[in-house]
Amino acid sequence: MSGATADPLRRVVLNAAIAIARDEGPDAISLRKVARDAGVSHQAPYHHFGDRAGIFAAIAEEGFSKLSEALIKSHSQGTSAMCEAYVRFALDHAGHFRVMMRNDLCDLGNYPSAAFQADRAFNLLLENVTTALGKNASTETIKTRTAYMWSVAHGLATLLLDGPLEKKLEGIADVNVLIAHVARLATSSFSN
Amino acid sequence: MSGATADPLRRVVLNAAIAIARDEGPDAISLRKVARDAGVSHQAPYHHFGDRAGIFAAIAEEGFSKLSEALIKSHSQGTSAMCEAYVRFALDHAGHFRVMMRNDLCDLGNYPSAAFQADRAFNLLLENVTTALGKNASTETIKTRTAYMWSVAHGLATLLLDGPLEKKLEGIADVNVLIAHVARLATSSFSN
DNA sequence: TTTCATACTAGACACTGTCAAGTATGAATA
DNA sequence: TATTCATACTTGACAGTGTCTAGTATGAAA
Repeated sequence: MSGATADPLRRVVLNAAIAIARDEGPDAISLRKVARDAGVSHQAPYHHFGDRAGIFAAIAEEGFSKLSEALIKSHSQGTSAMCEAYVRFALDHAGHFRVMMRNDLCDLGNYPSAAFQADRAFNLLLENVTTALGKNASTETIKTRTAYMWSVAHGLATLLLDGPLEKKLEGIADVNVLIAHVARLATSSFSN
Repeated sequence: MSGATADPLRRVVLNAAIAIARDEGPDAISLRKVARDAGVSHQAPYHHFGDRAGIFAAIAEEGFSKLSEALIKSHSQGTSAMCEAYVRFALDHAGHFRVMMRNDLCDLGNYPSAAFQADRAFNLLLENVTTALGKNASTETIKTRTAYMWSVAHGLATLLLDGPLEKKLEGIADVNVLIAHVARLATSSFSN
C-alpha cells in the first residue's frame, strides 16, 4: 500500500458510471449513489463534470478515443476487418458504447472535445472505405458506401448488445463466427 | 361536439408518450406531466399500465405490430424493399421505434403480447430472406443472412434517427436515395 | 500575508415513480 | 330492489433524483 495514491475522484466516478452502463444501462446511473459508494458528498461528482450530461460526455469522449485506437489497429487489414473491429469494440466496451451512441444523453454539439474524438473515428472509417474503392470512386459513391459499412457494423453491434438477435438466432455456434461472416458479406459487394 | 366521446385516457396517455419519445426521446417521458396535461391525477395513467415499464411495453407492442404491417406491404417486392420499409418505418414512427429497441425500458420477456408482435416482425424478415436464398440454402446460411439484413436495416435506421450520419454525410441530396442505395448494396450480395 | 483557484460539504428545492388507501360509478347478481 | 364487485379513478405520503446556492478547508502563487 505504501506510496499508493488514492484514485482521483474523477476517475472513480467515471469507472463506476461506465460499469453501471455496462451492467444495467446508462439510465441506471445515479450520481448520488455513485457518490455514496465513493464515500463523498452527493455534490462531489458534480464538481468534476458540471452536470449529468457532462459525465456522459466524458464517457463518450473516452469511448470514441478507444474506438479510434481499435479501428487504427485494424486499418491495414481492410474494410472487413474494420467492420469486425467496430462490433468487437462495442461488445468489449459495452458501457462506453451504450453512452456514445445515445445522443439524447450527451449532445456532442455541446462538448467539442468529445465531438473531436467522434469525428476522428468517423474519418478513419471514411478513409478506409475511400482506399477500398480506389481513386476512381466519386464522392457520392464513397459517402454511400461509408453509410452502408457503418450501418452494417453499427446495426450488428447494437443488435448483439441490446437487441434480441443472439436469442433469435440461437444455434449459431459462435458469435465471433457470425461477426466475421457478416463483415465478409458487407464487403463482398465492394467488388461490384 | 355532439356525440363526440372523449378519448379514453389510455389512448391519450399512449399518444402523449409516443409524441414525447419522438420529439425528445423516451427518457423525457414523465407520466406525472402527461397526467397533468390530460387533466387527471398523477396516478390515473398508472391504473392503465401498472408502471412505467408497462407504458413502454404498450408502445413497443403497438410499434412491432405496425412494423409487421409495413413489412408485409413490402413482402412481395423482395429483400431490398423490405430493408427500405424497415428504415422508413423507423423514420416515420420514431416515437415507437426508439422505445421498441430499448429493451432496458421494457423487457419483452415480461410482456408476452409485445414479445409476440416482435416475433411476428422477425419471422417476416426470416421468411423473406429464406425465399430470396432459395430452397438449397442451409439454415446456417439463412440465419447469417438474416442477421446481416437486419443489421444493415437496423444500423441505417438508428444512425439516421439518432446518430450523426445525416450530418456527417451532408451533401447527400436525398435521404430516400441513400436508403435505396444502401438497401440495394445490402441485397447485391445475395447473388453470390 | 493576502489572493485565489481547487475540491469538496451542506442544505434546500422541485420533480419523479411507486405504494397504500379511499371514492364514485355502473353493471351484474341475488 | 339491494348487494356485490370490478373499473376508473383521486388523494396523500415516501424515498430517491438532478440541480441550484452557499459555505469551508487546503494548498499554491503573488
